[in-house]
Amino acid sequence: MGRRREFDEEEALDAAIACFWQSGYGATSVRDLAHRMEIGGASLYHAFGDKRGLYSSALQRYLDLSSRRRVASLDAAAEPLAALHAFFGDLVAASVADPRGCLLINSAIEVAPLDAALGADIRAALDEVEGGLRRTLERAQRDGSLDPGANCQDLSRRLLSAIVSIRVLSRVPVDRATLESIARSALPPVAR
Amino acid sequence: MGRRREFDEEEALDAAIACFWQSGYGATSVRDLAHRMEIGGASLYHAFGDKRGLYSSALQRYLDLSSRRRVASLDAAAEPLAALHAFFGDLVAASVADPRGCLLINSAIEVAPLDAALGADIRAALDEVEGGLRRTLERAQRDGSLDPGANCQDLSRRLLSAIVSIRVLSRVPVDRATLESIARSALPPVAR
DNA sequence: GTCTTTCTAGAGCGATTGCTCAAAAAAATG
DNA sequence: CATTTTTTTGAGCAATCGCTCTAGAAAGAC
Repeated sequence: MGRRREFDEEEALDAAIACFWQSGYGATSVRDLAHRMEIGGASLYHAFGDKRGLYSSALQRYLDLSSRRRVASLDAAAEPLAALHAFFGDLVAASVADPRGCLLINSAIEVAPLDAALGADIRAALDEVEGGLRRTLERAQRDGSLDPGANCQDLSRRLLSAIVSIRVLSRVPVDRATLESIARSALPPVAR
Repeated sequence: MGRRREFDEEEALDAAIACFWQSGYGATSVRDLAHRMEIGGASLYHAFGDKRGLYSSALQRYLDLSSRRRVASLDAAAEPLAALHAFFGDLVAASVADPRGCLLINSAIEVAPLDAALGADIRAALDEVEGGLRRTLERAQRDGSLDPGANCQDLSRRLLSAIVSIRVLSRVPVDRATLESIARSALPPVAR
């Protein structure tokens, strides 16, 4: 059934993710992409359609490897509130060490207003994150570590808000204390 | 002393702001800009240097007209806590009506990582906003409407975080309830 | 082996990019 | 008036953009 691909599609997408993550959609050229992906321009277009299609594929893979994996990890955690605290600890640490922010949130700013279909994907991905946060908060309520009177819908939006702003500000970047302060004041305190 | 400008520099900058605000830096071409500013390409370069210089001038004017004006309004308010609530009410209303977000925050994502000098300006502008929020919170403490035990530094960062995320999510866009929820849970409650 | 299909390599398409230049036009200075 | 200085105009530069084409290489189907 024809000649096989010489390149690994997932490795190529990882390289594309790196390009788009660092420089965004507009400031990344197809030549940059092909070079980092170590394939020819024609192979890129053959495999991914066009630049926009490649961005879409890269974003989906990023979501699978980052956002969805972290949401799944929250859903799987035995101690939901502690898992949320650990989640934000990791988030701050990663944001201090790496100023690239989050590809999803970068896309929300740069790409969503210019492309309705991608915008819908981005919105759906943000909803997935918010839903995961809400489920984890509700589990924390059931296991007694979170005040049963708390509004988990509001709390999940507050946590999403903290994630978004931490990721945005890490691109400027701002100092670690600011990011820690945002995370701390968004999280419900751990029970003692 | 030579021929006078035929265009009004502030009007031209307003047109440039509109372009960059809607489409960002990379997706706005110099020809788009010159057309919307109603000047020739050479006049643009003569008056503003280059595309980056125009962006810098446009951003500074945006900051003067938007961010700094709002901070000054907070500083001038007789009832600081009520002014903060009104500020967030306006922010949510504007974000629901207009999906362009905030040029400063859009710049934090797209431009700051690509241009160190602009990045420093962006960071300074964010610090100005945070400082204004903190001053207003401290005034609210002094007039008795805010808990004297509250940490105004942390609170100001929490409010900045809410502003950032509301402006980012409004570009996707997400529904009004989410934006209202973020604003509500970031603000200290009004005393009764 | 041949046929068919898929993928790769490299050249290069037209369009657009940011930007510049020569020359004319307009206003201040003498 | 003439001179000087600044702005505007429109053409157009080299470079890069996203993308496509042709030719050939590689592998399954027969």
